[in-house]
Amino acid sequence: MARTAGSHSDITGPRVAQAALQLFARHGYAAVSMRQIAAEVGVQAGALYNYTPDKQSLLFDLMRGHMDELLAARANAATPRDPMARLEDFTRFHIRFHLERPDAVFVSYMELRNLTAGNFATIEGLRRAYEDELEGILREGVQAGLFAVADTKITTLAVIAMLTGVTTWYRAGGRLSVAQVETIYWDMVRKAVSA
Amino acid sequence: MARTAGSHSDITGPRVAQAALQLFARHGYAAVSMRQIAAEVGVQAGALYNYTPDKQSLLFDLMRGHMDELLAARANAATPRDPMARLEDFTRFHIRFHLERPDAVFVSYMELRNLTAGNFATIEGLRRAYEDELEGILREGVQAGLFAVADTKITTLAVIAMLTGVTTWYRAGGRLSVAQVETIYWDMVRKAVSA
DNA sequence: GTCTATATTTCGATAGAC
DNA sequence: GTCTATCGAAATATAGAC
Repeated sequence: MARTAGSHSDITGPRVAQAALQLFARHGYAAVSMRQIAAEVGVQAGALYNYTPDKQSLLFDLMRGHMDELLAARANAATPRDPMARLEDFTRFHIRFHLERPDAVFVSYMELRNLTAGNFATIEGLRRAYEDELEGILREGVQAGLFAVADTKITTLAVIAMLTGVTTWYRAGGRLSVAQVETIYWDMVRKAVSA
Repeated sequence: MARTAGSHSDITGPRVAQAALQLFARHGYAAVSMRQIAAEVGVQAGALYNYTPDKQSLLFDLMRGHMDELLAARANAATPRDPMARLEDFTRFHIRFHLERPDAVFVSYMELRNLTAGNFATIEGLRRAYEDELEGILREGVQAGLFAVADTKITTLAVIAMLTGVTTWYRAGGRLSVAQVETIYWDMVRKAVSA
């Protein structure tokens, strides 16, 4: 079948998502108009509605896609038995994964309050599932006498906050490689939780 | 002099700022309309312009006020000689100050990209000045052989990210007092940077 | 699938009466 | 100082031609 002139559904769709992600990260969801997204893609505003029912779905699909990717990547990662080795693996994974997609990380963190109630609950559930692995590692390490933390839940949130903070200053091509950054943060995490 | 009926400039002004802070924190600057702010205060939209030239100034004044308050409070704090004692003081101060004004903290962190270029530069300068004290403490501690950190700048940002993260989960009236939270975080900071 | 055109709403900000 | 009324611009989303 010959293609209708101007038909690009299979490539325009991803381009819409990509443009939305970039603009949401830069200016914020509420500050970005559908017309801006359309202009970035190179179509008129009306054409966007072939790819998303509305602006809210555009945001939600980006965030759910990011969280799904995070959990899938983590599920495929190596899981050493030793809590110390598992914690190092988690730490390095978290930094690497987040530095590889700064826009998605930024949007997923900053735009939570622009989700509808139902969409928010879904994203929160996925985030909780991710955090639960880290808390499990900490609990095992405490039980094994390797770690000394006052409260595994608080420590989980503190470690994730510290690690995710790397996205606020790291820029590719700077003086440190990702591997070097991983090592610096792993050093801090290891010392902070060790017995 | 008798007051003109409906004249409340001395109390309405702060109420406008308060309402804007609350709404910006909850929904985001771009998502909040001047009419919403006016409704929260109990006046019509036009009356807001007796207290601010425009919406941008409303945001900027809130953020500059918060940063000024932060730096002023820190300038009045005790500054022990010993780097370890200074670091503990800084840590406890940071947590206490931030937990006491969650809305201002949230807005000052999340709405940076909604500032005009000039306003952004001003706020960034104030934030940098605050971070510089922590980096100075770390440098002194390293020189004294008390601390072992790979990079004082990165450690500064990592520690602040971890500490500020407390605002994402702490709620007044929970199972932990602020003092207990301070102690838990100080334990992690101390271990993370110690030699 | 994309376009033009538009319905409908809402926005920031201002003018002028009181 | 606050109100009502409104201007001009921009927003989301839809309808229908091609």
